[in-house]
Amino acid sequence: MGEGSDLNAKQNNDIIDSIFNNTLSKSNIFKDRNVLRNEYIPDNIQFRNAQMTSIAQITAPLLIGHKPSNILLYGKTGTGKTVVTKFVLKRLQERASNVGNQLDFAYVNARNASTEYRILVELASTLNIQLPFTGLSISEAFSRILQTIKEKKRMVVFTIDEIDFLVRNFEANILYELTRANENLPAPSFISLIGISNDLQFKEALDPRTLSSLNEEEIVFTPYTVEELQQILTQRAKLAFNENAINQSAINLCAALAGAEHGDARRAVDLLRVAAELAEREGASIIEDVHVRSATKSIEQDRVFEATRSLPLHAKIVLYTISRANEWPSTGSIYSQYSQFCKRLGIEQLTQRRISSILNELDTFGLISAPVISQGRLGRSKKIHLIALVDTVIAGLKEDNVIRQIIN
DNA sequence: CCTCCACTGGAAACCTAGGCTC
DNA sequence: GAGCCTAGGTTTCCAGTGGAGG
Repeated sequence: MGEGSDLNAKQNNDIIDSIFNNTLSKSNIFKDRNVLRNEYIPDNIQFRNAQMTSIAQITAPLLIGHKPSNILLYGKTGTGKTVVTKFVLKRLQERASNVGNQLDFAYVNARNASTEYRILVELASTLNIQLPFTGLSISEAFSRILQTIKEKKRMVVFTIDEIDFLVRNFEANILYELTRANENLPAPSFISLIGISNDLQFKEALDPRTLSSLNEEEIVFTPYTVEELQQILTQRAKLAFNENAINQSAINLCAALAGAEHGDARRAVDLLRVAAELAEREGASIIEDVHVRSATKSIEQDRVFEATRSLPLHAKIVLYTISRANEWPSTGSIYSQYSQFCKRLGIEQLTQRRISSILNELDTFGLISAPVISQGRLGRSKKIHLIALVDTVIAGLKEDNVIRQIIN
């Protein structure tokens, strides 16, 4: 280590210190960041009184230890389903413990949990049951849970968010089991279900018996209008930012951009948060339209980067192959180039059938577009191209040590 | 109207990691 | 520790298909 690097070290420290100092010194913009987090539940939820009233009415019997009807909540993403549910259940929980009524509230997001088994593990953990990560059959896991509920006379309210995901992927066996569970549970214990669905058509895919049980009550969440989004954001901004740290036009822009996508309040709030962070980072004292516009880009890039980075190895190789290809390659040509890369890496290649499925997966992630096109005599195949920004995808791929070997 | 390409995508078999029982 | 079981990923097999060119 020479004197030069000492100097460098000193400079680095200065930079880091100044970043920390900036954060520690009172922010120009933020008063309370938490208000803009996804998990934040406002004290005052706007434009959802009807839905709140319904859920409260339906779940009220819990207070006197009766099983309420199962509820199904519908509405697109960011229409307040999750927030409203959590809000009402939180209040319910407080009241229940006031009157000395022991209720268990389990919440699971089916998309995050991703398999039936993991959903049961989530449910089990709120009941303080330890289930191993693997090795148990679903029915075994399920009967252990039921056993505990029975023995300890528990009253369980089980909220399954993004329940449509469950139905699409697993034909909803455990949903069926869950809806029937009460037949085998002696009073006073029961499982009451609250399903939350983003997909309005998912009922059609559901087994009619399960549906009729799950759907005892149905509550619909309509998208927010742009004006409603504006008011929601204005309210949040008041709590989150210092006075005059944002101008109305930036708020309106967030509302308009999110409104263009079916009135998604979550997206609107995300935009607001990221715009504020960008403004803060560049030392601005007011959040303006420019920051909102950069926020849309930044959010999309983060999404692509994260999605790419967390892909399994072979999906990454396929994605890299696509990013290198010009024109609109077909499954066959992608497969042969993919095989080349596998050979270079000394990895066993997967079959074309599997690659075809991986292409579909990448398509649903929104990283590529791969519609099936028929070209007459030239056969029928996918026409593939990258939709995500190449640079962002490559940056995500470079995080992987194996893939880095083929990115020169 | 028929053919025939280059696949698609369903179904079932197979493989592997890991837990369970005895 | 052997032998069994399951979930989840993959392979194997194959009938099915939209449409340009005949």
